[in-house]
Amino acid sequence: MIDLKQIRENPEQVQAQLNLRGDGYDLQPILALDKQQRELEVGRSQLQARSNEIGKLVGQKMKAGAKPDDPEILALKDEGNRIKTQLADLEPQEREIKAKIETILLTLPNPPSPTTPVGKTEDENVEVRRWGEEYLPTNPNILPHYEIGEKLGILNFERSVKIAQSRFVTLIGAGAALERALIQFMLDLHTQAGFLEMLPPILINSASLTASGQLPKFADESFKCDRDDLWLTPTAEVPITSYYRDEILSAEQLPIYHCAYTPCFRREAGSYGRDTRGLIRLHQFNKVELFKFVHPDTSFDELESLTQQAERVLQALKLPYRVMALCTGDLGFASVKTYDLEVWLPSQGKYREISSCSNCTDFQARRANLRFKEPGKKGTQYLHTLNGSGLAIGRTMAAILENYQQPDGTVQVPEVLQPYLGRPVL
RNA sequence: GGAGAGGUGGCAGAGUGGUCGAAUGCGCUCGACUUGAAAUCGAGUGUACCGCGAGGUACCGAGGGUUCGAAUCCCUCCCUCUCCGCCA
Repeated sequence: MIDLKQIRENPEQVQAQLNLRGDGYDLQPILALDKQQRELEVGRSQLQARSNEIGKLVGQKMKAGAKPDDPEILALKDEGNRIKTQLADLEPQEREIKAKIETILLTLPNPPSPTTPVGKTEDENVEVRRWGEEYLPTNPNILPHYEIGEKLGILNFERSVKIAQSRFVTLIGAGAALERALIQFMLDLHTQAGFLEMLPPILINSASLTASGQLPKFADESFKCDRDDLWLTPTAEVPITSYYRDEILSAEQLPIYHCAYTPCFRREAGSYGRDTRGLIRLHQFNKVELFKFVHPDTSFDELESLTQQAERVLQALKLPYRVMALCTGDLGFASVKTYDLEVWLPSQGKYREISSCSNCTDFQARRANLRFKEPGKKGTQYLHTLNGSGLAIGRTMAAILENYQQPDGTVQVPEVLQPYLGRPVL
C-alpha cells in the first residue's frame, strides 16, 4: 500500500511513477476524497470534544450532589443529545469516505524504483548478466522434459487429469525422489547461508493475502475454499509475511532471513494457451522460497544478495542462466524492483523464468501493519520485505531433465544431488 | 460434532456506568548509589490520525445498540483456550 501522506504531499511524483507501470492509474479521485475526509474529520472531532466535555461536566455535577432533574443537568443532556444527532449524520459520511480511500489504496501498485528500467512489456526487460555458458548442452537431439520424463516413467500428466484436472502432474519413483532431493538440497543450501527454515500453513486467510498484495485485486489467481475464509497459498511469501503481521519488531532483530518449502497453487486464469505441456505452468507446484525482513536503509543491497543466493542454487546445479532486470511495465504489483533468474531450456531454445527476486519496500509491511522500533528513536517505522524463489522445484526439474540429457536417453544426476538421490543417472 | 471459559498496553493481570488511555507487577529507558555489576531507590515508558503550535480525536477482539457519558450494560459476529467425542 502506498503511504497516503506520500500521495497527498507529492501527487505529481507518485502519479509519474505509477504511469511508468502503464495507464489507468489516476490519483485525482483519492486526492479529492482525502480532502473531503479531512474536512469532515475536523468538524467531527470538534463535536466529539464538546460531547466528551459535557459527559465529564454531568459526571462532576452529579457527584457534587446535583439532582438528575436539575435544570443545568437537563440543559447539558439536551445539548449532548443534539450533538449525538449531528454526529450520527457526520460519522457514516466520514466512514464511507475512509472506506473508499482504503479500497482505492489497496488496488494501487507499488511505485517502481528509479533504478528499474523503464519499459512497457517483458521485451524491454534488461539482461544484467549471464552465467554458465560453458554448461550449455552439446547434445543436438534433446527431448522436451515432459517427453523424456514420461519415457523414463518418472512423471505422468495423463493420469493426473483423472485425479484432478489438466495442469497437474504425478511424480513417480525417481521423479518423486528427485523432487524431494531438490527441496532438501535447496533448503540445506539456504539454511547454511543463514536463512531460518519455516514450514507454514498453506491454507491461508484473506487478511494474509491482502497483506502481501494478492487481494483484493488478484482474487482470480488463487484457489479458494468455498465454505471457509481460507485460500490455497499461491506462494510461501504470503504466510511468511503474515507470520509477523501486526507486530512491532525491535531494530536489533533485523534483518530476519527465512526460507520455506511449500506447495504453491495458482489458477493460471488467462494463460490457457501457454505452456500447456510439461512442468512449466501447473496449478500445483513446489517451491523453496527466500524471504527477508530488513531495515529500510538496506533493502536494495539486500535485494542484490538475495538474488545472488538464488543464483547459487543454479550455479551448484551447473544450470546455465541469465539475470534479467524487469522493466517498469512487467513489474509485479508489490515490487519496486525485480530480478528474474531465467534458466536455459534447450527444447525451447530459450531462457525461462525460474526465480523472481523482489524488493517490496514498505508496501507489504504497510498492508501487514508490520513495523519495527529503533531504540532511542521516537515512534515506529515500517520495515522492508523482500522475497525470491530459491527456486521453483518443478521448473528446476524440467531444466535438469533437459540440460542433463544424454544421447542414450538417460539423464545424468547433477553432482550435488547425487548424495541426496543415491544414484548418478536417471 | 457436544459442553464450558475467555479475548484489556511489550508481557502478566486489575478494573462491572462517570475526572479510565486505563491500577499493580514484570520488562524497557534515563538518573542516583557502586571500582564495575547485581540488589536498591527515583523519574519516565502504547499506537494512529488531525493541527505550525497549544492541543484535539480515536483505539480495552470486530460491528451495532442503550446513555449526557461505555473497557464496564444489551445484541450480532469473529477468534482463542479447556474438557468430551472422532481422527493422521
